[in-house]
Amino acid sequence: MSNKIAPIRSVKGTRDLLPPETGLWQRVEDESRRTFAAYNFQEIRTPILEATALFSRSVGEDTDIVMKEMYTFDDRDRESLTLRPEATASVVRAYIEHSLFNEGRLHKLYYIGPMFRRERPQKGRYRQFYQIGAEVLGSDHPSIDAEMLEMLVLLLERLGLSGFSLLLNSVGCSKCRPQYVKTLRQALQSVKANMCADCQRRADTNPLRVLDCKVEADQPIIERLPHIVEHLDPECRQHFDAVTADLDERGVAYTLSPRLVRGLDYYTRTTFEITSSVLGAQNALLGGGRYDGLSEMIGGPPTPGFGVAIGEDRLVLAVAEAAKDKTGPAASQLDVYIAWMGDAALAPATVLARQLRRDGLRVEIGYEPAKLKKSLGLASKLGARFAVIIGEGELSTGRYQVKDMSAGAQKELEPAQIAEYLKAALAK
RNA sequence: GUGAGCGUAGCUCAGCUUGGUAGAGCGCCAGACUGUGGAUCUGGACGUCGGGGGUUCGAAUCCCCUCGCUCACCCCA
Repeated sequence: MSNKIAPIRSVKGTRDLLPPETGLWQRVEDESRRTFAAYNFQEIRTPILEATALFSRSVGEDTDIVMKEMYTFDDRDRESLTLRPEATASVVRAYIEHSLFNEGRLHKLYYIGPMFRRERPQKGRYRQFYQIGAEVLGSDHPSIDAEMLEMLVLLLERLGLSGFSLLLNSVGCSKCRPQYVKTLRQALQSVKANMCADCQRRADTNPLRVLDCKVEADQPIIERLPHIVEHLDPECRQHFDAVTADLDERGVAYTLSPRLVRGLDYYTRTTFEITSSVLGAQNALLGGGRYDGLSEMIGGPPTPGFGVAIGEDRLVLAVAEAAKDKTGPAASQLDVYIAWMGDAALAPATVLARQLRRDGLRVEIGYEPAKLKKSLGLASKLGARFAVIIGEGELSTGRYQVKDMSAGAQKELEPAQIAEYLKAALAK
């Protein structure tokens, strides 16, 4: 009976972004580009598709991302490809591939684009999600870390956010971190019996993750576990102290978070995260850190690096939340609606529309003949600031009616005067 | 991968407990108002009640299965 076919929907965890919401995304991206430019970052665009090995080597063979979240498939020639789950590895790959390290300076790069991870979707977490990232390659100077954090705080402020906090930690380097993990594992042996089931498991598989546990009853136990910052080797300790001192000088507020552990293997020394209370369970707005060993992991020369990934979906969520209290109505999307009546008016109306558009005005014109009443209704619905009325009377006098939609007043003008008049009126 | 909640008009939702064959608000269309929108009034269109099966004389309502969405766990941006 029913021969109706089921409509095709967007795949799970992906979504369409429609106007007017896309306006918010544009604002977030514009503000990001402007802020990055102020700190002399330039845009890099890398492919969304990469060789699978790029991520398994850099992000880490036994991380959740690589083990169970990547969209990986064999290309027709059997090469294993992956939809990028993050972009830092790609940026470093490009840096190596184009020998940018030969230029004898550091590189400050940013990117904006989609990433893919096959997780169960929830608030602030999607299978196709967007990251805005920035990377500094070619130096391990602590001021790079501090400057980036200063920049990020500026960006969030410019976007009107206030309820966020910067969490800071150091995870040491390839030399001192294993020592610490060993110490931590030993410390856990005696107390893990009193902890939640997850922690008992993590105590053996990934002790660092225990520090991240949110179970209330475990907190006092975690408080007493050794902190990594107390087990850094002298070089890492000195680096971390320099970063915090620099942040203090810049007046950037932060909270030392000995329990901040990041989930990607390539991080060394400084790690950070900015969280926001408006986001729900996925409260990390952005995160990142230093990755001094990453280049070598993927076959490049030793190259220190520091970077951030901002969750654009979450940032948009937070900005929308912050803007809720403000009463400001949405800005008008349209400057002029041209209402014409009668076949004879179509050609002059089209000419006027073209002229106004060339003058940079946002113009809409009805395509089908319509009564004036209907046209003005449409103009109103579209939020047009002005309407131009062209009918029999206007054609005979050669002067068109220009109506201010909010005031209701209208004025008779010759076609040649309209552009100037509207531009002046709209500038107010 | 696991758990919970929810799927009824374009949107937001009521109706379900106590089965009797579908409602509100908003939006949309038209008219009152023959070339002047936003207000008001009047009228109108629009539903496989997510899908399938079962119970029943009768199912949006009860039962089973299934799909989808959402939130949470996990992990991260």
